[in-house]
Amino acid sequence: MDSTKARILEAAGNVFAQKGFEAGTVREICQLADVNLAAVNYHFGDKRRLYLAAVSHAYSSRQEELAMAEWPPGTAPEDRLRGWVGAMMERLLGEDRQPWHMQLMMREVASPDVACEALVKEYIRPHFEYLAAILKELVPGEVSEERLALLVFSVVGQGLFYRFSQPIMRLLLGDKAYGTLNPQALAEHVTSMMLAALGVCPDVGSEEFVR
Amino acid sequence: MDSTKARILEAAGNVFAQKGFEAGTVREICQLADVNLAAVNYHFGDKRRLYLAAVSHAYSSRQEELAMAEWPPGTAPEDRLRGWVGAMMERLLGEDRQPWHMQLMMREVASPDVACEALVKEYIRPHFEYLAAILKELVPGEVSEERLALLVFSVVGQGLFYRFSQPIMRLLLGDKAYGTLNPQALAEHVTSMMLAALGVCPDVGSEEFVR
DNA sequence: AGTCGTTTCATACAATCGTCTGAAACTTCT
DNA sequence: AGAAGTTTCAGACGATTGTATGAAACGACT
Repeated sequence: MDSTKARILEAAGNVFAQKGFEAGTVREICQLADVNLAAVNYHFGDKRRLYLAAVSHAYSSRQEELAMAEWPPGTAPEDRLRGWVGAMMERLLGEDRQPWHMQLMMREVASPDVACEALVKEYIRPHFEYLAAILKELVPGEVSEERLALLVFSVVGQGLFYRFSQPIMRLLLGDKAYGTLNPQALAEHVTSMMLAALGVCPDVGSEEFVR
Repeated sequence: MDSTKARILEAAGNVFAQKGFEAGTVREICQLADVNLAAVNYHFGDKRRLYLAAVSHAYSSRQEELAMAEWPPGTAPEDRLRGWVGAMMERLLGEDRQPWHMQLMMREVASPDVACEALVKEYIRPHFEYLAAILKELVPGEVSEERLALLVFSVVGQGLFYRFSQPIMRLLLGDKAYGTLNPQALAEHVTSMMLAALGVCPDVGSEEFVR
């Protein structure tokens, strides 16, 4: 039955995303997948290759995102930026997301392993270059590659922060104020920050707080 | 000899920062500290309390930062922001930093534990409120607490990203281009992004890239 | 010098880890 | 139906983990 392998992969993604490679045990994964202990060894060889397969599965099952939204020709780059940031925040914080895909990928980003190179090549770089193309249109005049990269990092850095530091933000703001933050509001904040910084939009300080 | 306890704490910080709580072993810590295995149990009770002590030591030994720079009265908030961001980037990426303090704290931020509350209360919140006060002066007119928090997060998020995603950036940019990034240049980028977004400075796109 | 509390040591223990083995169960094809 | 290949199973292996133990070494004080 092939569903065994799939169930192991799913369970491994969950466990590794939640606890990391070392802390997650093969036994726990097999129990969650309702599969015999030896199945991991049979299907994946060993624990490390199971982990790599889980990471690989995480981003390859998300590559439909890379069929980036096709905008009607002539769509303003401001709107494309807004759409891109909104999609990112939805992926990071949205309710209906596959719960562990992003978490596992971020774990690999934080402490990179062999899987990291393929992850960058097949998932991160396409997104990176797509966003860079949008930003390039927004910057008046010429812009160096390094500078363009910094602008991309400013967008992504703000977005990832809201995911990465969720528990800290909750402690800082309190549960009530934290509850008012939602993906759309945060995306609008990041977008208008960038547009204001690039001189496209009015200043951020004078804008309304979007709920 | 009291140096045993100190050496254990130092070694534990290194190991835990590098490998995390589960992957770091008591034996490795004791070997690095050149201390008998049982010393951990004697001085700290068990592994978990050693970890908490290491996290606590990390931020309490960095609390001299909280004696924030005293600016001459009348210093422009732009310059105070520049100074704050520069200090943050230096702490995150500077050469002469205690290598594991920040890494261990970020680990606790990413997957928070019991130590997290104290870390927020005694280290993160003071920094948070100090930066919030600076930004409040930069925003024209009134600003809600939630909005002010978002602005703080935009600054910190960008800064942490450069630390958190170092290996990814290296893979994305290549070693050569990555090498041109230094704490001062990144701090200047973040600062000017914020100032431009808040309408204090000219647009970011038209600025020179600071090396 | 001798006593007492503190600290360090070598060693052992139970538990849990990843991995392996050989047999049973199942699929597939003739 | 029956043989061949594939998948699953229970159980065991050695290695490594955190922790506990009792004796030895040390330091301070009378």
